[in-house]
Amino acid sequence: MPHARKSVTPAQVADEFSRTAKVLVRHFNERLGEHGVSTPRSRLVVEVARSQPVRLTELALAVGIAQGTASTLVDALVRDGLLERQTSADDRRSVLLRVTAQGAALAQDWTAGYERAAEELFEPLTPQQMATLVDILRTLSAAGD
Amino acid sequence: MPHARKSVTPAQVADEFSRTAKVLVRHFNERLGEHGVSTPRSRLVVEVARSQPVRLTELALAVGIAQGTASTLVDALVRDGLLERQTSADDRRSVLLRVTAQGAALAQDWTAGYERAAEELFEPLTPQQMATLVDILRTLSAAGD
DNA sequence: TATCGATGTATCTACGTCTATGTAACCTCC
DNA sequence: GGAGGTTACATAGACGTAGATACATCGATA
Repeated sequence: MPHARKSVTPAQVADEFSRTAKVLVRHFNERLGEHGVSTPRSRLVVEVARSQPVRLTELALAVGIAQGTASTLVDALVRDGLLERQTSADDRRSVLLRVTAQGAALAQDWTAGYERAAEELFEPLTPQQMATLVDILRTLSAAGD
Repeated sequence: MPHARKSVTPAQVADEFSRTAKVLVRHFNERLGEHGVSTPRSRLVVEVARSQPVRLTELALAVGIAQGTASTLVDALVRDGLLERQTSADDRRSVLLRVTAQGAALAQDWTAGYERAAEELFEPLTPQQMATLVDILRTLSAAGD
């Protein structure tokens, strides 16, 4: 049972949240940087590998970024030979994305790196606390529509 | 008492966290946008109003951004007449920041806007949940040094 | 007091991000 | 089968951010 504590104001919670968010971002960037990739780029490649072929807008939705952002990032990843664009035969407006062989190999590495980074990060929490945290996070993001 | 639930992986927690973080950012940007300011700019002005006179690096630390970022943002806020820079007499390397009269008035408005936005955002949580959340957040950011 | 490392700020570069907009292709309905 | 609205993607502009670095100043010490 949680011990008694002085009540916190919503603004304090917000402050603490954004501070922690920055810690997470930095942690993932550092760990994935050791694999030679940034967090957003790795997220895209991993997601394409997981669900290819996938349309651009679907991909953006899956990883939680705006479509325009995804378009730009994918462009760079195609230039770097990790992803392939292909116009859909069914709907010539849409673009189907797939990983190249190189992209697939890196996606595996980066998935492992991401998971390890997450384990490190949440290591100080008990499974119970992780479950509680996810509960709260889902409540918040569900409300923020 | 929390009910039993399937255990979550650290990577899932990380995903949920970053998704929620985006919801928060968007919410604050929207609410503060109604006051004609972005979240980072308002945070700076409010913090200066709260603890003036304050050095640039101190300010950056207080709001949790990099010193270079603070320098650029402060530059714009000075141009817009909300803050004043003054070289310290004690240490001529350092810059003391203060709000102008206009900045002070806006800081009050923005503080209220920020607090209201935070209340809205965390409204779905019980005080108990807020306390638990802050507990967990502090554990995480303390570990992430 | 001359030097050298430490500190405070500004600036540069690169990145990820969003919003708004443009363009092409699709689909519906008359 | 064409018109008009809708959808998919690309592009442009603005912003906030970090990191590295340059520069001025400080402080300790030889």
